Amino acid sequence: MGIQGLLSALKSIQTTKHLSEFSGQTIAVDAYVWLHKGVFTCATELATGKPTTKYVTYAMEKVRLLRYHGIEPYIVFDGGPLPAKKHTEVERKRRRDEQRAKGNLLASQGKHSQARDCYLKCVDVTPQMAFQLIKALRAESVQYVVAPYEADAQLAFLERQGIVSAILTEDSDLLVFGCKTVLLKFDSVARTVISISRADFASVTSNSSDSNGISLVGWSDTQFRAMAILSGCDYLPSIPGIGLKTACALLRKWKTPEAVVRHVALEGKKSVPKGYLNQFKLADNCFLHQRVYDPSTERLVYLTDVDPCGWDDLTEAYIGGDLERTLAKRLALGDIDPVTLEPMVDINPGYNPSSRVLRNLDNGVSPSRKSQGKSKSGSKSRNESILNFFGPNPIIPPRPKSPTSKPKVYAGRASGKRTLAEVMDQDVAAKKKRRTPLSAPASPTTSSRFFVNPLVSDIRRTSSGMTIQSRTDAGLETENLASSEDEVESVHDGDSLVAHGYPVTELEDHSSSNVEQEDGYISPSASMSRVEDEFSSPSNRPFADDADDNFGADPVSSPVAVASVFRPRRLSRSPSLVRAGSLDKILVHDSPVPLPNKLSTTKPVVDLKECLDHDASSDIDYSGSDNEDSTPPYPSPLTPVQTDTNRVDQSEEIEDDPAEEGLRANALRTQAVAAGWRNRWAHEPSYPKNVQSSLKRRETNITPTGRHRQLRINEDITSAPRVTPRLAVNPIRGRKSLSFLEETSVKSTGKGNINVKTLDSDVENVSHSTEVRNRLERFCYS
DNA sequence: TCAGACCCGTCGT
DNA sequence: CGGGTCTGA
Repeated sequence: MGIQGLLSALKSIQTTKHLSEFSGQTIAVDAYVWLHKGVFTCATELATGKPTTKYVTYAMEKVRLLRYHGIEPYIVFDGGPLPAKKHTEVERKRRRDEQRAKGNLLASQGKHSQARDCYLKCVDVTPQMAFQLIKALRAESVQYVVAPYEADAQLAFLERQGIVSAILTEDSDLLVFGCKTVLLKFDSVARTVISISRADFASVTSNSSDSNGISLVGWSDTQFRAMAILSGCDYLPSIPGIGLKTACALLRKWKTPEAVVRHVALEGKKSVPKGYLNQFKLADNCFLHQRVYDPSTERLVYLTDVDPCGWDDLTEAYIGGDLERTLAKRLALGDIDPVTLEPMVDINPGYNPSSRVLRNLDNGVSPSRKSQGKSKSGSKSRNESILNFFGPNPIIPPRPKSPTSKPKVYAGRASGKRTLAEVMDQDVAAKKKRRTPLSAPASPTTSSRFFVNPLVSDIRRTSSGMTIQSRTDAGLETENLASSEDEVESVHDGDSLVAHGYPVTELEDHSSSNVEQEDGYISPSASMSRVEDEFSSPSNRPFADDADDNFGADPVSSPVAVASVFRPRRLSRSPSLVRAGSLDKILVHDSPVPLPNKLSTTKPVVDLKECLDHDASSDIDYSGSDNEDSTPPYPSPLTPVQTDTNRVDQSEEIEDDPAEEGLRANALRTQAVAAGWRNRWAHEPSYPKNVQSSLKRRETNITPTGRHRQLRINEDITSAPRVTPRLAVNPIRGRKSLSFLEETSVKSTGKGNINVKTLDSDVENVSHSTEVRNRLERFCYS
C-alpha cells in the first residue's frame, strides 16, 4: 500500500540516476523487493513445493550488479509482523491460499499456463526463503540484517546512522520514516534508479502545484508524516474520503492533525472513526519509534528515542516489543525465524552457496571487493573466525553439484551475455575517469575494476564498530557440523567480534588500503559533501552542465555530486549546507533528524543547532509571517519544542557512554520531549474508557503473542490466543481494518524482554508446534 | 477535482 | 507494491 499517490505527487522531484553515480557508497536494499520479484522466476516450483533457489539467483544477480558498479549493498530483510499490519497479512494470506488452490485445480486439469498465473498470485516470500538468500549473501560477504520488525524502519535507521547513504526499495513509506534519499525502480538493464531526495521536497510545489496541489514547502517532518498518515498508510486507513491531496490541504489549513480531525468531525460530512486520533498517534509512533536492530550495539533500539512520558504499554507493544539481546542478534543474523522466534529452518540445506565461493577464493578468483582480491593470501589466517561465524548454520560439506553455480560469481562475469551492458559500463568508467578521478580509478577492463578499484572495496566503518569485510574464506570445507547454539556461543566469546560476527581481524587485513577506503567513504572534499540546498531545485543542480556524458537518456548528475556518503559532521562543517537555496524551502527536520555518528561528532551540539537555527530562520518561517501569499502561515506549532528536542537529542548523542552526562541529557530531553508531546497529544478528545481498556487488552497479546512465546508456554494450546486476530472491522467501511481494537483474552506478562532460556526450552517443548506451524505457514513478508 | 475500486505487471524465455 | 484507468461523488 504505502502512501497512495505519494510517489506520483513527488514526480517532479524524481530524478533518474545511473548506478555509477553511487559508486563508493553503501546502499541499503529492501530485500523483499528482489525476493518477491525473484519468486516469479520459480512460482510454479514454489507453489507446488519443489525445492528451488532461483529467487536467490535473481537477488544475487542484483547484488553483484550493484557491486559491479562499486556500490556496497546492505540487504535488509523483513522481520516479524508488526501488530499494526497483522490484518493485512491475514488478508493476503487468505488470497494466496485461494490462488494456490485454484492453481492446483487448474494444474490437475492440465491447464498449466493458467495454473501458473494463479501460482504467480500466490507466491510468497517466507523467512525460510529469505534465509536461502542470506546464505548466499554470507558466502559473498554481503552485509545484511534481518529487521526485528519491518524492514522499512530498519532501512531508515541504517540511513540515519550513516551506515548507508541511500535506500533502495519500492515503497514510498520510507519517506515517511524520514529517509533522505530513497531509490526506486531499480532497472537492472538500464542500470538506473529513480531517486527521491528529501532535500527536494520543498520544490515539489514549484513544479507541479497546478497539476497536483500538494506542496510541502515549509513543512516539518512531523507535518509530512501527518499528511501521510491522514491520507491513509499501512498502519491506519484514512478517514474515508480523505486522500493525499485533501490531507495536505487540510493540514495546511489547520496545521495539526488534531485540528484537522476536529474540524473534519465538526463539519460532519465525513465520518471520523472512533478513536481515530488515538490511532493516529499510534501510527505516528510506528513511523517514529519502531523497534529496529542497531548493528553497532547489537541490540534493539527505537528508531527514534522515545519520550518516557506519555509512553504506555500499548504504544510499546505496538511499535514492536523488545527482544533479549542474544535473541535480537541471532534474529538479525538470520539464525532465528523472526516470526516464530525459533531457530531458522533451512528449507534447502542442499543449497550451500558458500562452498563455491570459497573454492573460488582458493583459486584466486576473488570478489570484486578489493580487500579480498588483493590479499588472497590473507584468507587462511581467518579460518577460525570464519568458521565461528558460519557456525550457527550447519555447514554442509561442499558438494560439487552446487546448483546454479559456475565458478564465476561476480557480476559482469557471471552472466556472459551482457555485451551491451558491458560496453555501457566501460563507457561510464571511461567517463568517470575523465571527469572525476577520485570517484573511481576507473579501469578500462572489468577485471581490473574488480581487483584494483579501491572503491569497490568494503566500506570500513569504524564508528559503528562494524566492518563489512569478507567472511568468505577457505577452510569451510573442513567445517564440521556443530550445534547451532554452541556455535553461537563461540561467536560471542570470540575475540571482539563486531556486528554480524565479522571478525575484527579483517580490519587489519585491509588497513593498507584504508586511506583510500576512507576517502571513498568520506566525501572527497568539502565541496562535494551532499549539498542539499543546492540540489533542492532540479534546475539548480551543480554539475548539471556536464550531463552530456550520461549515456542514459535521463538527466544524471555528476558522480561527483553524489560521491559522498552521508556524514553528519559535514553538516556542521559547512554551514552552507543548510543555507536555503534561492527560494526553495527545505523541510524542517524535527525528531527524525539523522543523528551524528558517535565518532564523527566533534562538536555537533553547537554546530547542528546552528544548522537548525539557520534552517529555521532562512528556510522556514516559524514566526508565522507568510511565506506565500495565498497559503496561510504554516509554522509548525510544534517547532520550538521540536527544535529543542533536536538539540537535546543531539546532546544525548554525543556522550555515547552512559555517564552522568547522559542522565542529565536524558532528563533534559525527557522534559523537552514531554512538553512537546503534551502539546501534541495531551488534549486529545477523551475517547470512551472502554476503548482504552480494550486497547490495553489488545496490547497484551499484540507483541507478546507475536513475539514472546513464553506467554503460551504453559497454556493449553486450544485456549491459546488466536494468532489470527479477530479483525475489528472498520465500521465505516469495509476497508482494511484497524487491528488496534481487537480484543483478546490473554493476560499479558508485560511487554518485557523475552528470556532466551525460556525460548529455548520452549523450542524443545514442541507441544505447541501446531500453533507454531500455523504461524509459520501464515507468515509472509508483507 | 478527488477518492477509490479495479486490474495489470512484476520473471524470463 | 506502484501505476494506470475508470467511475462516482
